[in-house]
Amino acid sequence: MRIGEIAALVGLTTRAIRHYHHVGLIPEPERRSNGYRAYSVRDAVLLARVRRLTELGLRLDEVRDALADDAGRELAEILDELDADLARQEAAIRERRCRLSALLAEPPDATGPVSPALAALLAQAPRTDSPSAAQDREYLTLLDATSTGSQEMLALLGTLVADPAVVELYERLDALAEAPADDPRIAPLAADLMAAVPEELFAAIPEDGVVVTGFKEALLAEYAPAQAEVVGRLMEAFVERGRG
Amino acid sequence: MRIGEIAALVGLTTRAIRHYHHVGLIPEPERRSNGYRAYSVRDAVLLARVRRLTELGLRLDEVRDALADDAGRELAEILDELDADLARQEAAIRERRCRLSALLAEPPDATGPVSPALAALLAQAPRTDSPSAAQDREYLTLLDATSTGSQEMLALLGTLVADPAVVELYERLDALAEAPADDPRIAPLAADLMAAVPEELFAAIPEDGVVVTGFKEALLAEYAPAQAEVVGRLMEAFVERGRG
DNA sequence: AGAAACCCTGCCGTTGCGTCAAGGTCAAGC
DNA sequence: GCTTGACCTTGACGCAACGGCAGGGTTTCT
Repeated sequence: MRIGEIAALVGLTTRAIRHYHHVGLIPEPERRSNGYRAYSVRDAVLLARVRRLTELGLRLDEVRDALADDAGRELAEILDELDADLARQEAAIRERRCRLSALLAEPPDATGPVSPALAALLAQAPRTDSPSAAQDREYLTLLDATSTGSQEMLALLGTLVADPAVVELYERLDALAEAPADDPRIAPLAADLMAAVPEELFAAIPEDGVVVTGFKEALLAEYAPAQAEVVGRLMEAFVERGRG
Repeated sequence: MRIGEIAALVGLTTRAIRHYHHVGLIPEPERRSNGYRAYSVRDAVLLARVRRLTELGLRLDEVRDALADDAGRELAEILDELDADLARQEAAIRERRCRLSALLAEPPDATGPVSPALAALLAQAPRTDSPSAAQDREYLTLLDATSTGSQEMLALLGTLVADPAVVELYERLDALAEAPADDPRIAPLAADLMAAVPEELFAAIPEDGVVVTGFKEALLAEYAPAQAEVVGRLMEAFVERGRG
């Protein structure tokens, strides 16, 4: 048989068979005088074995092991391992689908998929066009995605965010966009902000995730000078009171 | 932030982030005077979004689509598609695991994994050391793997194989290994073989799979001259009576 | 001054083939 | 005899999403 014939017989492509030769999984058969590979039925039996094994999900080197082993002993071992691997994959897929369905259940959000906890929080927040508030919401998605144990933080933030008074605070922060770094409104705003934060929140800063060298500076760089003053004071308060 | 810092922040590797830049998924940030990339918190938000999407199983080009789309509308579409894809994968894995468990339940066989139907057939066959019988068993694994609808054939073969008389037929075929092509034992053996084959089997040859140009010649090439005579006559009978 | 811990670019390796590219071979029809 | 079409040959690149290494520069700590 020529390669196309044996390929049709065992249900592989000619390219796959040549590939198996190339990587040494299957020895090259004799050649006819014109250079064509001449396959025997024995080769077909071997290739069919390979096909069954690859269809089970074995990689080519595992197929090689399974074929090399004269007894079927190690094969059982490989299959056991493979089954465990497939079980892991199946669990992973199931978890992804689970999270997917949670996402699909919620209304789509331009910020991309977020945890259910954060989605609930954002839905609960009062509607406002404040740029600072929008910025904060984005940063919350960052915290949501990176910090383990952000659940409790979000719960605490819920009490803060539900307060319609925060809208006014955001607007006062917005008003500092063009102000100089020594604007007199800075100190009272920082004080009011700190007063609005519930005490437990100071202690709930996750130690991993957001707390990374360089993050503070990068965060302050996002704000105008006067705003950065305010945010900087808040952050200092968090560091002091959270870590004592 | 430098690249290592933002990588730690969002839970990616520096290599992955550079890769995203390379393929244009994420724009390159400004550089510091020393050439280091300078990341902002906005970049971190973006990267966190990318991470969430890739963790859901989206490919990078799908992530790009999801990000480019200003609304979250197309995202839902992509996620729907993704869920369907995951469902397919899950089903495929489950089927593989199903077949795997069927294989693991049976005693391991040096010929590799075979269908349950064939395994039952082989277990039912009488024990013999006949080389021809061994050869035939190998060829059966080929037929098992390649022909769709080989189930009925195997059922019909069950009635044939269970007959202890076939052992004698195999031994008579073995005896022709060194015989010339005009040995007088050829004709009677061919006749007895044909008589042993149940009538329905002639009609049950699957049209796909084994029937491939070049297969007959290859099969005959596996046998010694006198044996090839016998097998050739059998095959002719099959062709005539199966298709007549 | 030297070591540690960062950063940079760029290229190869992974898995299992698909897909050209650029030819040589063979049977059939004009 | 010549073309056409369906085969075959080797060889090399492409893919997905990075990991790892080479070979070099920067900053910082000690």
